Amino acid sequence: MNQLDQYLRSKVQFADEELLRIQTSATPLTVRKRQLLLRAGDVCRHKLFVLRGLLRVYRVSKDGTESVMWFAAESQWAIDPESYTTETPSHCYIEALEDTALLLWTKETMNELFAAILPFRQLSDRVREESHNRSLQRIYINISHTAEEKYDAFVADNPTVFRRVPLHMVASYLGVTRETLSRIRHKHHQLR
Amino acid sequence: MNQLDQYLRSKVQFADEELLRIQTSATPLTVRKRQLLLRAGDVCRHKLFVLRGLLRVYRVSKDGTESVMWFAAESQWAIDPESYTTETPSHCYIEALEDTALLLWTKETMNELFAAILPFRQLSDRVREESHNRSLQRIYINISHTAEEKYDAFVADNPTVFRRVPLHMVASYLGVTRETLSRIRHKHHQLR
DNA sequence: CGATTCTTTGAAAACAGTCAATCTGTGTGG
DNA sequence: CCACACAGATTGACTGTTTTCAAAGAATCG
Repeated sequence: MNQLDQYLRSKVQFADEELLRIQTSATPLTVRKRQLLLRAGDVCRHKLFVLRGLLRVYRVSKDGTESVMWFAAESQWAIDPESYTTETPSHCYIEALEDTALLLWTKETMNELFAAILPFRQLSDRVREESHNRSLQRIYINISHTAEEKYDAFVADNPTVFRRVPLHMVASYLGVTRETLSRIRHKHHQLR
Repeated sequence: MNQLDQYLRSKVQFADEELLRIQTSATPLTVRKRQLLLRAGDVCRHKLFVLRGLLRVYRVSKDGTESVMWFAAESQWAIDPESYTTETPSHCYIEALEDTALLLWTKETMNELFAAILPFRQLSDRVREESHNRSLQRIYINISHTAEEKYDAFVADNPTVFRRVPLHMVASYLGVTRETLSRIRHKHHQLR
């Protein structure tokens, strides 16, 4: 039983042949650290599933500042939902932060799978829903919590990821400068 | 042709009898300004559609600070998606900011309608999708823009709503104090 | 009109950003 | 293996922004 099957089964019940079909419809891909999987301006034509490694989805403002929208580690999806559904140029970049193994499906393939395998559509709906809920929670934290609390919440929600990404990317996820985050962290270590 | 029909038709194609069924399945309700439609701790059991008036969805932190998640004006939906789908106690309050006329459907009714009227499910999916995209956009703005730019973006995105809500609620939507927003606005008026 | 809600303003303190310098660890090529 | 470059993290001094607290000024509603 492989990683994808395990993930799929953890969410919804599948028949063996359904898992097989989902698996064989995917294109496997491995990329090196720093490699881009999506560039702003391009249409996001695939859903990516991370088997091993780590991705970041980020945007770049006019002044060149990068803002991390989220990270995708093992058994997580990476996609720009807006570009994917509307088939318009994306505002996002997707970059590998480690050497990464992933599976990808085009939208056409996905839609075929959804039509053929109802549980897979249910899973997709559930993933979207969870993603939406996380977004709302993040908005709430952003508008109501201090930078320190935001950092704590990020660490609590991403216990593995936060050890694997450079601090300045966590800062850019939280919306503070790397210097500020460095100082927040310093205070934390003092308190122990 | 009424407000709901007009809204539904603007999103997806419907047959007349489908519109009728959706309409007659709804419970109409009018509430006075300040009345609560959902309280934190209660499960959000309905989807609300605003015909006339204005609602706010907000959360309250332990220290009593209110944070506005969003506003729902005419032809918009109000719901706590997390509580609604998982049927767990909500973290949100929903309050009428004006005397408000709305329609409401229970989850059971909604699911019956989705099963019977495919276009209605498509519409619901699209609404969720748009809501998710707005959330992601808001996160991006929150982590990458200054308070001033956030205010501009809010005004641009909510040209009608921002004139109808007290300034301190806009502040709580943006995650700044009312004093700060008052000063930002002061600067703006000076520049004209 | 009086009560309530909302907004503005001022001054001080807390906080976060900027800029520049330094320090650390990693990895690459000679 | 070392030297060097590079990416990342930290620190200090300074600046700018936001919050806090307190008070007063509008606007709204019964």
